[in-house]
Amino acid sequence: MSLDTQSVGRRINELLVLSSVREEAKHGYQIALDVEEETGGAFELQHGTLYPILHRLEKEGLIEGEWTEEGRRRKEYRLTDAGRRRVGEEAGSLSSAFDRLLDILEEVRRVGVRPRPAEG
Amino acid sequence: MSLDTQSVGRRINELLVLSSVREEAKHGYQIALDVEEETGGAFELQHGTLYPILHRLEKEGLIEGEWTEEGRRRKEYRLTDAGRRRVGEEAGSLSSAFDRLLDILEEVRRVGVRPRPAEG
DNA sequence: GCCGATATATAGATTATCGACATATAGACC
DNA sequence: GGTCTATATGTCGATAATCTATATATCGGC
Repeated sequence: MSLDTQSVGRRINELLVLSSVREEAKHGYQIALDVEEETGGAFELQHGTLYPILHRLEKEGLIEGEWTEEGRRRKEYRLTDAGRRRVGEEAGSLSSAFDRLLDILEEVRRVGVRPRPAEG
Repeated sequence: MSLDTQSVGRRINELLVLSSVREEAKHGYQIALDVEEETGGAFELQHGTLYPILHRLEKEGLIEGEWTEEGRRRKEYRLTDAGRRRVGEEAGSLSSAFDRLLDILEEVRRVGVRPRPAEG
């Protein structure tokens, strides 16, 4: 039930990628642009990070890539059924973890920034 | 403005520690127990992770540790003024990033788990 | 022709976590 | 007295994923 903080960054990135190709097939470069836009710049996928992730997810069978035969050299990725299941599971477990975290962050922001917390 | 996913785990852990000693001084073991409880088990601090973090934060001047002279061998940590400032800043920047992320997660959970998304 | 944007890919350095190992005391139970 | 578990702190080696930089190639505008 606990969210391993060693892997939390990886899980966020992978979910952002999977989520991004959930509705339509996309190539990597487009995924990076969309993720940055969709998160309001809060999360970015550097391309040295993105492409290894795509290869990893494809090897795991969560996405399927296909090279386009026409125009620019692109590899279009679509979500597999396994990927769709994974997105649902991950969205659930990450949601509950980050909900808890945001509760704490909001508590901190509401009461915890005063120079000295009512000492004496 | 963007949240480096390489450091997101570290930043979460550090904020959980800083936040935990925000109201009262605590020793490491207690911090680990409290964090696990406060997050409903969503986040855990392994002690091989916790103690290096405490040493790091102390070296950065964000917390101050003091060995107890009586009873069990404990090191009590309290938040410094610099630590208090840091908590406020971090709570702000992590909040906005995770708010964005939760929006996406909720969107995924609401519409995105159907086996095939209205094809044809 | 040149340059920036598009597009993918890999390699090396960095860095923090994790699990294992180590040490020591307090208190409970027999 | 002896044993066991919980408390309490600490370090070390292996692991793993990101990041920055480098590489290659095409397209369109000027």
